[in-house]
Amino acid sequence: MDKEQGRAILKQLKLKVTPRRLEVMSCLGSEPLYLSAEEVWQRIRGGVASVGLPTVYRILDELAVAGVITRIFLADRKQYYFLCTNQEHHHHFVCESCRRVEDLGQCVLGEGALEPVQRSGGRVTSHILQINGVCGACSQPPQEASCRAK
Amino acid sequence: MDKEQGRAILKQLKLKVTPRRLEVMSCLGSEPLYLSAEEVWQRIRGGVASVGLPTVYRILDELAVAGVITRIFLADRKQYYFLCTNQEHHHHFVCESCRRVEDLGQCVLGEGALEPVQRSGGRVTSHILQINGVCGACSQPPQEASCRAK
DNA sequence: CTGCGTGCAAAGTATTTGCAAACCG
DNA sequence: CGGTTTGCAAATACTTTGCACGCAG
Repeated sequence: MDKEQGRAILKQLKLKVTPRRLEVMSCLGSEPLYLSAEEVWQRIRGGVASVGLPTVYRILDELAVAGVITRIFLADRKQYYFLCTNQEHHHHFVCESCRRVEDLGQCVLGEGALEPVQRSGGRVTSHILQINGVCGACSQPPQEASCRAK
Repeated sequence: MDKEQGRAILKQLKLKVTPRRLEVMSCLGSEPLYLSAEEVWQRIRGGVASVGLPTVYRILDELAVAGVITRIFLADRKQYYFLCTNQEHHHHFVCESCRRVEDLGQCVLGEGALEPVQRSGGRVTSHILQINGVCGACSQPPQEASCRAK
């Protein structure tokens, strides 16, 4: 996720291209990890311009609503976000140990699971699908460079 | 969900059978709707014994961790809970209009969607799958008794 | 220029915690 | 009886809001 990609995404969303927005996207896009608002803030506050924590919250929410970033649900009820450049509809595997997020092929829904709803005239507007676990690297005994060690 | 069922569930979880716990389960089990902690509290506080809001929070969390009730994820980032007596593993359709929750057959996962994770040595511990939308009753023009009117 | 974007400080509020008393088994 | 469970009050902490200034288009 470089600045050009970010710029294109913002224009498409009809949002102004500002340094803070580019920084937030760049930060989230630099690693396949989920981050909290505060963590994003910590990582970008020393950058070109100063950034306020409320601004980070505002930007993250905008991008999540727009579907550019994904909300990650954890037990501590803080909000976490993840940016992946995969344009297709898909879902994620979240490592509870190292915070790494992996793509999981295409969405497994729609093969009949929704029949009961549609048959009764219902309408599906969205869905949440998140797989939690421990990734391969974190499962291995820590011999070499493990995911956790990173 | 009557008191006997609740009693059995608590014993199975090795939790003491107390009036508050039975009340919470009975309350959630009386309708196929999701409720917040405060809403549960409002509905049971006038009962046999007085109940404190923190107690309701504690009980709901216990039951959710134990898998007896399901957490419902909404945009307002409050915690909502739903109790369904269906023992088998399955997921839910949540009506954004009337708060009604419907069962959706069996889980659609495991048909290969998790291959990428397992192939690399990862381990899946849990997953979240929630379908949001508008139910059949709420989609209809309000002619007769609609879901919303209830 | 004109309105969206942002920093700062302050507020809001769902949820949690500490501790003593009550209670289940 | 002994360890849970619970009420109450107070605290916690994430997140949001108000407002004036700054900046993108």
